[in-house]
Amino acid sequence: MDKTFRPQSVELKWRQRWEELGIGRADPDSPRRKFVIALPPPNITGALHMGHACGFSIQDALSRYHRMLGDEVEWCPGTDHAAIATQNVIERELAAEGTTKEQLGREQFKARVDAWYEEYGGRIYEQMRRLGFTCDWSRSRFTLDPDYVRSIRTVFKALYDEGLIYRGPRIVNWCPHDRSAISDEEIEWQEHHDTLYYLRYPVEGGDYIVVATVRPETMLGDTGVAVAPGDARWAHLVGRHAVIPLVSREVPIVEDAAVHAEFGTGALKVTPGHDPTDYEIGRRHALPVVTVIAPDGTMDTPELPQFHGLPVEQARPLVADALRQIGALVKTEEYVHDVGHCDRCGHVLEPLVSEQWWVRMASLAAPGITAAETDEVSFHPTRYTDVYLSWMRNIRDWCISRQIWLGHSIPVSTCGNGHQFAWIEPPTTCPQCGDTQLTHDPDVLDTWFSSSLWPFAIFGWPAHTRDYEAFYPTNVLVTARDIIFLWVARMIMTGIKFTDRLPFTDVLITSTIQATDGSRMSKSKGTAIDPLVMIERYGADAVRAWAAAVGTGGQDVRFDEDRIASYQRFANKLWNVTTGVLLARLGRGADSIPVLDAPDPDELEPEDRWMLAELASVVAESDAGFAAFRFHDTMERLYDTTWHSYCDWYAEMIKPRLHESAPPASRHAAAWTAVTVLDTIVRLLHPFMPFVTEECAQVLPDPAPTLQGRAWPRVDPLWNNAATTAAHAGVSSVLELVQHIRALRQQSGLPASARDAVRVLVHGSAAGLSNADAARLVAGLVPASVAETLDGARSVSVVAGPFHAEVSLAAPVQDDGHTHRQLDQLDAQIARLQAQLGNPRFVERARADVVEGARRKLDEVTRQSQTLRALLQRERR
RNA sequence: GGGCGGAUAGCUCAGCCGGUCAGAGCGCCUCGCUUACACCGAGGAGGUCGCGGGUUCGAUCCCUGCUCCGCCCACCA
Repeated sequence: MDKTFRPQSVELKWRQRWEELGIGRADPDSPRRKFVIALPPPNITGALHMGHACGFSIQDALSRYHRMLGDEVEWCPGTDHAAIATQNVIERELAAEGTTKEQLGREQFKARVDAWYEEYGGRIYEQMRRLGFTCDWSRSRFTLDPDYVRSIRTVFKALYDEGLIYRGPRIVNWCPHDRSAISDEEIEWQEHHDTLYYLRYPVEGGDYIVVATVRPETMLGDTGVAVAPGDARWAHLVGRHAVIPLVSREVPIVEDAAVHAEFGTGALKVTPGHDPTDYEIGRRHALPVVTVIAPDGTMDTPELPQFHGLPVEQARPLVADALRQIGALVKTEEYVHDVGHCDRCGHVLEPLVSEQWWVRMASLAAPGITAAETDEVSFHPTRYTDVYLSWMRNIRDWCISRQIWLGHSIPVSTCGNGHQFAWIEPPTTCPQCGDTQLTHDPDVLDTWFSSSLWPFAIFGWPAHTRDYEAFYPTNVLVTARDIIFLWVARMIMTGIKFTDRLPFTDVLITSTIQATDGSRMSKSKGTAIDPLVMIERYGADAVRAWAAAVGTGGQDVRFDEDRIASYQRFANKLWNVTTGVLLARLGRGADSIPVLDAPDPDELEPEDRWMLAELASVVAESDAGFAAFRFHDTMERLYDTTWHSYCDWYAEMIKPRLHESAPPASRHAAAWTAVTVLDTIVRLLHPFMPFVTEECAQVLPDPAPTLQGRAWPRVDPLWNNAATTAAHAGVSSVLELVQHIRALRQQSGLPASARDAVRVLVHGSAAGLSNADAARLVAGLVPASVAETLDGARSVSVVAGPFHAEVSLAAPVQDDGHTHRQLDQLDAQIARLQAQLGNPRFVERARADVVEGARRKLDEVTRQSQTLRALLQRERR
């Protein structure tokens, strides 16, 4: 029989079972408490990577946990059309095929997009299924669904009618590659090493002024020169006019506070058409806007044909040369600064003035600020509250129009009589005058506009559907920190505005998964990892457990495949102790263990209570971990308890008692405890590792069709009553003693075959553990034979807690260094404690329990040291 | 220019409301194929918890300065 757990052999079975049982499907009419998560819809631009796997695994763990708590859980999945991102991906594909979307035409392009959505949407859902996620697939949403579109238009129209959406010419972040505006949040800043040019502009009346710029080509659009208010160097020129070379335009010299006197020459060329700062200065001084760059990023200067039509980067040196020839270029310097790029296509952005749609944000942001300030919505880790708040408090109007092909149309039309109106259903006539000559706005909406409605739009809003009533608002949002502004903040604002409620109460920001070298995981660099590859290699449970272990620390983590591998071994360990130890010994040849009645507590041995106490603590810590969204703590504790407490210690301790020949009462107590603990552990682990735990649960007595139907464990009073706690302390000391004896044995160099070569005389007892029981445990764990006396044989000694042991080794003892080392450690500890307690300030000022603890520790350590020393003395004789 | 996070064993990380916390996994060394597991077991080596000050009876854990990383925000062209 194969003794290795093969995840691949059971995953499909359980995925099908969960689906058949309808685990993920929620009933809006259920009387149970609701627990709802809206899955952050992944962009359909490709497949999911390990970052998604991590965040989504945490959501599934939450969902499974809440089902076990008895909640009605709705985890609503979906995908995002990601207009600008998808269009980019497809355009790149077309480019590779040597064509363009323009050559293809709108119709065929759309077909291409639909095919893409079909393929990648399916791929994403497949990845999610393979990870064993229990989303409510019956409620899957896509941001292009008709109902969803209706929600978007409803929101748009409401904001429009209220005057919170407006259209106007302003300077925007223009991407010449995408030929579209983008919002401030979609700018990616990169460091550029450029040249700073000093340009000399003649001033009427024979004077001149020198300005510094990294973009000399924009001087063709200059409509002013600005200096800092009160700057003595230029004060005499303020109010006069400079003449822009090459275009011979007379422009005013003004004072403006935006100018920094210490930079460059303290004088700034003002190009309102192509720089945001200049645009504002221009508005303050009524300077005209002159556009010299076209939407495609080329120079638009028909009157200067030598530059016209050239890309700006090419025009820049040419303009500089032209200025140099006429003596207007004074000097150049190297200059390092940040330049904005489009975060989707990477091209350098070109600030341009154009007509765009905007959302006025201030009034929308105000209640969202209050909500965070009053903890109605909490971020985890909490520091992200400040990140959110500082953005919200400095919020600027949001540019929501995009000039791309893909996306939701802006639902605004204008009639022949100039009436402009927003609509929900596509109109045929003007609501004001009935005119049928309607022009529809050609732009589409920023994808994030539609995303911002996600938590309520997915449930049918604005219709007051049963789903909406039952499932909104959601509870927890689990997402990555890079979209706190783009998405989280905006959901909070629209949620409050349109539903009068916060869309969620907790925001869990998951760790960012980096490539192994600490860089960002990226498909193009080949550092992105497909979860499916990891699943095939280690199993879905291992990937999920890894996600829990690294995902909630709040720290960025470098991807470490070994870590996933360790959880595969963990799954194997769990499965092995279940089938190889418990089933093999208790199953009577059947494929599951028969039901065991709870024993009389008096029949429990100290080690049983020790294990139950360990269990009580891991249950409590699991609950604490879930409550605080600290899954990494929970995962670590479960790993440690399962592997070390249960498998390494407890299973080994009780093996003799599980033997057929053991006394029935003792055997029953051990079997019951072992099964009870395992059954509990399996339920605690289930949210993280659903497959292997289901598999184990099937072997345990009285299996349910799925652990999702079982209750989340609670601590039984028996697990942490006084007797159990006392036994736990005693057994812990014995385990320590065992480790000392093992070390002695190992260092003695005795051959492994010499089983009976070790004889031990155990002394001492504890409140929860008799000397006889201590000796029994030692004998089982070392292994060694327990002696009544050592009749003068040479021995070495070790001590732990109230116990100590004399160990006689058959071979001449070559090395009792362990004892001496133990003694050294004890003495060092005694010295430290004596010094501490000898310090009057410590005794005075430290908390009483700390002092008391130190005293007690000193007593114990001193006693141990004396015992050991006495035994050593005797050995010497 | 502001702000945030990090600097703990060879590697990846946990611990940090100050006093058995110096930890885990992987790697490494030595034993061991003992009827759950070699995807294993037992034992072991390995860290002045970035550096300098300070607070305190006591600091990896608090304050401060510094040095390196990473990220976010910012209209000095």
